Amino acid sequence: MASDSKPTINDVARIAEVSKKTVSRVINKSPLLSEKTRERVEQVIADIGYVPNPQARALALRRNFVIAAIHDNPNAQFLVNVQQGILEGLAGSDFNLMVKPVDRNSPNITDDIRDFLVRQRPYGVVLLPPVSENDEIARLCDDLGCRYVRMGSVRLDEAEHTVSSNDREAVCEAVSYLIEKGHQRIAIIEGPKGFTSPQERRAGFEEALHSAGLKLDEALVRPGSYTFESGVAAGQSLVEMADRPTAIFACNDEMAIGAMIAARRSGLLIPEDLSIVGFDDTPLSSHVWPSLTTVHWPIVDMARTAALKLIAPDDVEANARWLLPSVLIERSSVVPPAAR
Amino acid sequence: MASDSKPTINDVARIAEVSKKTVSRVINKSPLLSEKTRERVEQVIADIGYVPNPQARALALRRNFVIAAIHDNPNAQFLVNVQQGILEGLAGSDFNLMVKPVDRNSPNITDDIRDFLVRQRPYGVVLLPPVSENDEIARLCDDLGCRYVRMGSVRLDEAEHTVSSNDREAVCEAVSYLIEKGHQRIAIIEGPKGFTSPQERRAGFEEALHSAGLKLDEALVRPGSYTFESGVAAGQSLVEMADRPTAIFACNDEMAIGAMIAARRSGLLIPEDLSIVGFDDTPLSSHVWPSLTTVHWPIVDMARTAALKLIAPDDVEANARWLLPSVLIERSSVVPPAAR
DNA sequence: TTGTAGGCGTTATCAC
DNA sequence: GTGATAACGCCTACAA
Repeated sequence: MASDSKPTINDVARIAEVSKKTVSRVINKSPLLSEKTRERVEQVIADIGYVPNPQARALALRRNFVIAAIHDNPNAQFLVNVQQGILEGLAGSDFNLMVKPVDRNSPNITDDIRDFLVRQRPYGVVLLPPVSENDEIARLCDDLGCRYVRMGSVRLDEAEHTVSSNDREAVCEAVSYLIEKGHQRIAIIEGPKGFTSPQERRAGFEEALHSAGLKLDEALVRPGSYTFESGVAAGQSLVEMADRPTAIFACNDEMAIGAMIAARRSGLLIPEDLSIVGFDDTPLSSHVWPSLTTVHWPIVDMARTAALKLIAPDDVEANARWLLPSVLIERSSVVPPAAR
Repeated sequence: MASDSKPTINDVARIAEVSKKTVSRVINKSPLLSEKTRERVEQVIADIGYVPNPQARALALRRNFVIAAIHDNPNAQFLVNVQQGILEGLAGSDFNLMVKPVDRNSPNITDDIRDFLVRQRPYGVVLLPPVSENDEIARLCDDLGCRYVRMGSVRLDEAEHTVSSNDREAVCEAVSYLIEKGHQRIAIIEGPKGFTSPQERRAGFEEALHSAGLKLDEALVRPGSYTFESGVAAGQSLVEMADRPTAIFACNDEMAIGAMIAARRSGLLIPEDLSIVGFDDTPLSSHVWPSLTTVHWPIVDMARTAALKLIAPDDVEANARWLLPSVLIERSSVVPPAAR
């Protein structure tokens, strides 16, 4: 059963009575080959079950048939979604996915990544946020001749090196939706400082207010750290206000659900007493009750696109496409504000 | 900055005025080497920043310095925990982690995995549940000369090929804990049919009842599918019973939290009116209110151990250790039943 | 259109 | 202990 000694290119060449190089040409679909020879070689390949050895190719080509996901992200769902997307993009190809976690806070992060790239020589890397925002690392990839694509909430690089959502616009749309429903006192639970995505989401929030002629009430801004607990804390402090908001936009679903639970614990009805909108569209958002109106963040699509950019670098059209819009998903956590 | 043309073993040999093979011996820590030669070579290696090329080694050794996680598991948190554990085990080594998802329901799953193993030639693979329960796949690894470790809730193979928790015992302990608190009417929300872990957990549940002299009330058994929603449904149907249980054991945390929410929606207080115990100890379990008493499933440790078994096959002690016990984590979702 | 020679960077064999 | 020499399996350059 087990192909103990696997056939090599030499076996194919010998049996098909051609040279190694001819077999190599067949494998690599070289155009300069007689149809007859190609057919004969392909027949032999099928007969003896020859499979090219990726290690040998990697050595000769000085490049591994591997795409690496470099990340420093604590969120399990995000990470798995990205992996799924990359794997979808890689499906049917000879490429495999390698996972390389790094420590954002380590001073050696650049050396660590350099070492990884030099040793493993991946064909390309997908940089996930927030590490994707580090220009030095992108430059490092470039210097080492490693293809890269950066994922983010804004365009971080040239189109061929970028896959991005439009968080700002999407949040603006979501908050405008709240305003259309009649909400005026809208709170925001922010994400962690120092990262781009929360900044963009906050910016979109303000944009929506401004274009509706509302002004930002700093009393309705709460810090958050993308965790459930921070959502609970922020939500609690908001609902305890004398003049509490009628709606909350949370910069991610986990915090939105935290806020939802805090509000309910304080005896409020969701959405009657308080409307809530999240961001991400995690599985949880459709599982909670009431189901959460949220912005769908197309992570899987983004990751798939990133993978395709890496392995099909000549696909001009794919390389030009860098924006995958986030869209609002209406569920049941938003209604017009109750008259009070 | 970039080491454009990396130094090779030849460069080291030339500068150190030894043969390639001697350098190779230094790299591989061969014992038959004069101390003097070793030092000189190591000095040169450090001086010119030589890094062995993994692709060339892979070709010569016919084996890649890669550990693959083969999985068919929908649960993001589980998957990420396993990856984290494997990466911890691999830290400091030259190994990297590759992710290989497979489709449990595909008839080609064996061929798919065989193809992957033959092409990629990973040094070893970690088989995650439920695919780890497939004996045919384990045999396949063996046939192809690929080291493997199977993760599971029971011992699935010889010690060196197994890393397992003891779900049955752990659940028995957890349910006994409920009984000690005074609970007699204890419900169970089961996991999906056809998998080992839910079976084991159910068995542990029954064991606890029997050893306390209680008998299983089939009316208190609810099916579940490890999803939040199934927990909500099961929880709701349980709390609506005329003679409802005073405690629920759910086969995983997601369902436990679902049941918790269903109960609260029906106006019950947790834990005063209903105690709940889960299984897994996911991050969420300490985030909810009240925090969930649950069984800690040591996935990260299991995965780390699996990785170590693969890359240090001569470590007899490590290879003998295959059981990593699950332990009960007492939080605040369990109190004695209220008198009624 | 096809073949030959040589290289990719490492390890294994077997002398010395 | 150490070193030529030959694998490992594929690819590129150049020749035919």
